[in-house]
Amino acid sequence: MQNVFDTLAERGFIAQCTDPDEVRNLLGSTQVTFYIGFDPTADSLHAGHFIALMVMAHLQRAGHRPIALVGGGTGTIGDPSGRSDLRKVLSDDIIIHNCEQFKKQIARFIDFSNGRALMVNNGDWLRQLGYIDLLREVGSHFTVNRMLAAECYKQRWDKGLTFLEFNYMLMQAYDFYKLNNDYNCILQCGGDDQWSNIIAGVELTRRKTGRAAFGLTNKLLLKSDGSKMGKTAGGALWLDADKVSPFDFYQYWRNVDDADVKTCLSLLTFIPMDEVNRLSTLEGAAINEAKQTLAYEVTKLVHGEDAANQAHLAALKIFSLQDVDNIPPILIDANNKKLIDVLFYAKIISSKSEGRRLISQNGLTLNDNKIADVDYVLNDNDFPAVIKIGKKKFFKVIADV
RNA sequence: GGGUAGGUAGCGAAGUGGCUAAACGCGGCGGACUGUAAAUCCGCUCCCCUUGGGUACGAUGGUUCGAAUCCAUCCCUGCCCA
Repeated sequence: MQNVFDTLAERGFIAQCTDPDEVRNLLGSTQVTFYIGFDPTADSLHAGHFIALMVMAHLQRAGHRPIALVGGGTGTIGDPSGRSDLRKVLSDDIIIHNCEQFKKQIARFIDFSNGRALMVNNGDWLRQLGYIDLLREVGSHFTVNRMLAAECYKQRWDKGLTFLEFNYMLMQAYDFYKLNNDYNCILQCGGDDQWSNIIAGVELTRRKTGRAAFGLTNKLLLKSDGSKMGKTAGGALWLDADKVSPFDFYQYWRNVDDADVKTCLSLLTFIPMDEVNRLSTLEGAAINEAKQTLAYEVTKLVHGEDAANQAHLAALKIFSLQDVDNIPPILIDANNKKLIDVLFYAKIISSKSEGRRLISQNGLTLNDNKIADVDYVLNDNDFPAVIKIGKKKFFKVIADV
């Protein structure tokens, strides 16, 4: 069986590693306990986290033991890494809620049965630390000048970095030490933006215990033009079906740039590399096959096979057959109402101005007819109303009488 | 605490008494072209009952016929000094 380190490398996950040879060696010869942390900055994980979950899944499949850490403690501080602005300080209630959401989502990807993986919350230990204790135990191992040199703070030099945030690195470093101590966790993985925090933990562990610890970062999910992938009009591409429907999620991947297909297939699916390579060489219209596979596989991993099948079928029907049966209907008391009002109440548009703009720019189709009249009033014959916004967004509105 | 530079639409950034709902760029949306792609081109991009009205340029008060633009106070941020 192939060494997972090589698998990860082959698929393009690896960005930086503190000691590639040794990590590879360990992963190939023993069961390694490793951890990845997720800070509860929102009530759902998003596409960026997904890639880290894939790393975790690959390692678990290879027999290693993951620790999924939710940041109930670090979340109260806010990681300044790579951010140009101060994070909002979240209330404890929200953090607790978000942690719970994270746990549910992570459990879908990682097998926690029989101790095959652990889930911990750093709030359990960080919140109990006394300030003086922390300073003596952790603070004494860091030099400020070294910290200031860290790449992750660079972006904040002109915007200001609060002392609160400056401490984030110590918290995360302490986590690693703690997990090393309690669970013999010797490897921390995470996004490449976490590199500074990870090496801080590696060094702290080494200094306090004399034992070796390692760090491994995965490449961030970027588009070929360098911009962040996973951004939608509404913000992030959430993994929560209530925030981004499986259909929309599917569509996101169905529509990635040609240039990003290979990266996505490698990083976000378990498709064997032979097949990935085959799919990535497709050109012209043929590459749509690769995108379909990508969308299907990622949706399956995130939302399950049924949801993936449904999304796949719905997309096929809408775009290939012009068949709109599969669109989930929106029930609304809509009869004899102005179209624009209905759109607004159904949340299809976010303001009526937007609706007027849309209609006047010829962007709205009702049951296959372009509507040009901003004041159009819906009547009996219009229902069920299939509304097409632009070229790709479909809605079905049923009158709830 | 002292000095100084700032806080403008989702972001970046012009504007320094009326012609400014506010240039320009990015982003976003719609259209053309396509492969449900990219690039390109065109249009739009505060809200509302759109020949009109209402809000808006950190906050609050004030000067003025009229303020994002002037004054006062306050809040926030950068930089320098302590």
